[in-house]
Amino acid sequence: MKGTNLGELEEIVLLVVANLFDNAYGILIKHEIEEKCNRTITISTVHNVLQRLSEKDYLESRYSDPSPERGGKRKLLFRVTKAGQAALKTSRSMREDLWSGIPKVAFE
Amino acid sequence: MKGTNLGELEEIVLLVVANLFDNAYGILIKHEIEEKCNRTITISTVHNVLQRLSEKDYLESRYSDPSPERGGKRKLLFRVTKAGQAALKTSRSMREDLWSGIPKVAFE
DNA sequence: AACTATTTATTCGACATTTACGATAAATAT
DNA sequence: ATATTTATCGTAAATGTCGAATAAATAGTT
Repeated sequence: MKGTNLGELEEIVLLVVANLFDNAYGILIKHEIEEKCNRTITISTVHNVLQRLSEKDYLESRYSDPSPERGGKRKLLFRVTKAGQAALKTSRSMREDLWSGIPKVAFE
Repeated sequence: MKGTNLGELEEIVLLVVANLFDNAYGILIKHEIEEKCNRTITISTVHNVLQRLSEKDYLESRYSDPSPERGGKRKLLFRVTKAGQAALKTSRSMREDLWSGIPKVAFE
């Protein structure tokens, strides 16, 4: 990939952050991926991708206030940027175009 | 990726092979990707992915007869296997589910 | 109040797999 | 032979993956 492209996992994480809207942070993102994508993933992997997506300016983040529960450390909350939204849309429409060009004979 | 997952480029190549149906081989796949996906890619990259997808049993291949033109070396023709089709479908529906779960407020 | 243990979270460091390219090799028609 | 079309090889960079270390907050104990 040449820096701007979305990797397979990067795209999933971006979509999940959009799903979680106002409450997208590490562990929740991990759980959401495992549930919706039917795969396991470690929290370190999630954070790694989160960070790289931020460097690409596809995500922005801010700290929440600590939550009043045992161990309720402040969370790093993420949100998809305009650039991130655009990347998602491009990726999706490109693939849909490819799908629409597949001759019926080629697929069962 | 853990062996069975489709990488971002792997998925594109798979879709393009399906598009090209009966005439999917290296150079043509390269051209098709560059045209439909608006990106450049070298022939070596294409062949590399083609080979990996074959190892994953998402593609099968056979040699064509040489074509009667100057330099008409025989081509290695690819076709998406049932497993490949299944992987494409899974990937697509998983992402569509994620898209459908995005609250309107989250996207412009 | 201060200390320690426990819980929730993120960061760091290392390695594996995928993506990417330039150079090289193989086959065929002229 | 040689030019042309195509595929393969070797290596570098980006992405994906994990385990262990670190940080911040609360609950319990003295």
